[in-house]
Amino acid sequence: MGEEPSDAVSQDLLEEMVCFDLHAASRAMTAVYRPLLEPLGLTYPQYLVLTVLWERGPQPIGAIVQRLEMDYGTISPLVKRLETHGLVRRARSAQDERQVEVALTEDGDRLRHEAPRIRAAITEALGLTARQAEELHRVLRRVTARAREGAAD
Amino acid sequence: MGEEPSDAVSQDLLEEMVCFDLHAASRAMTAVYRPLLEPLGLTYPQYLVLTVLWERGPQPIGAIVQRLEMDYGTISPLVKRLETHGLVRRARSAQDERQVEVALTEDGDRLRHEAPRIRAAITEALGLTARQAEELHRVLRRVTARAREGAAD
DNA sequence: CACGTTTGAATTGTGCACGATGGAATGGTG
DNA sequence: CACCATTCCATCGTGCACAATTCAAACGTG
Repeated sequence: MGEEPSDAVSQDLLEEMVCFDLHAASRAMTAVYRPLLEPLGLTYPQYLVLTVLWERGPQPIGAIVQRLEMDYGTISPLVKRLETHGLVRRARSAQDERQVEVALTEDGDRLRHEAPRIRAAITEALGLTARQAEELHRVLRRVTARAREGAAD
Repeated sequence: MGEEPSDAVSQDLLEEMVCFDLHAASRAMTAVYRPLLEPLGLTYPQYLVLTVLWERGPQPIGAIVQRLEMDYGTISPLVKRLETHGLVRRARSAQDERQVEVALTEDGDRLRHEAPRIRAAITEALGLTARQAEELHRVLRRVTARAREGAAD
């Protein structure tokens, strides 16, 4: 209420464009990562998993899932592919046999040194000022949080 | 140059977080659409294709690809699924036999009336002011454009 | 202890993203 | 006309996203 119908309509159209923009921006972003990661034999989601392991050491699958806000159905086979490529090892936890601990191999740990170069290239490619990046970070986290509660209705 | 190394590092980390945020926000956004579209038997990308047809009438595959900034390899089978579901018809163009014209069926056209309700729900879910939505739209288009030229290197 | 519940993972099935390949129609050039 | 390049589209293979199902280990309560 208190809003013109025409305003509401154009607002709705704008919002729908923002959703399209999110979709497009996400794909464009992974397209920037692709040529950087492909020589390492990695995809963007695989790189994210390695990032978690580089930062936090060996983690059970569930911790990675939670940290990346993803799904077992995505992470589980992804980690198996990383294992096939010799970058991580998987092992049942001794304390809780339900858990599968994922740890870096030497090869996986070595890739850590590629990260700064990749990050610098990303920063260069997106061309945001620190202020813009911070603002975008803030807005996207907010939108994601609202979307998650909204989707739970 | 003219920037502290520590600033450059934290800037790079921030930028990498923004990329993660884009990935997460995109998935969270489609998760908002999902319960709205699922009763109609549509996915978000399928909804996008229908949107193009609602707005612009019959279009060749290539025009849809261009409009949605996507790939033939994505759109081509997607349109076939829409045809299987009876929402569109595909037919070789008479003028240029290479082109496949995609047109709405009556069922596909009828779904047009669902759009306002969906758009309103999205606007409600994301909870952005008009100003915020406009700013986000602007920044995301800019990031996408820069990413595309950056990825072309 | 036995039994039902919860939790951590894996698997299956469907659809999207995208690179690569191939093929048919078209258009331009000698 | 013959030939070659380009355009438009389809298909295949790999990997991610996610819902649904299944299973075993762990936990809690009587």
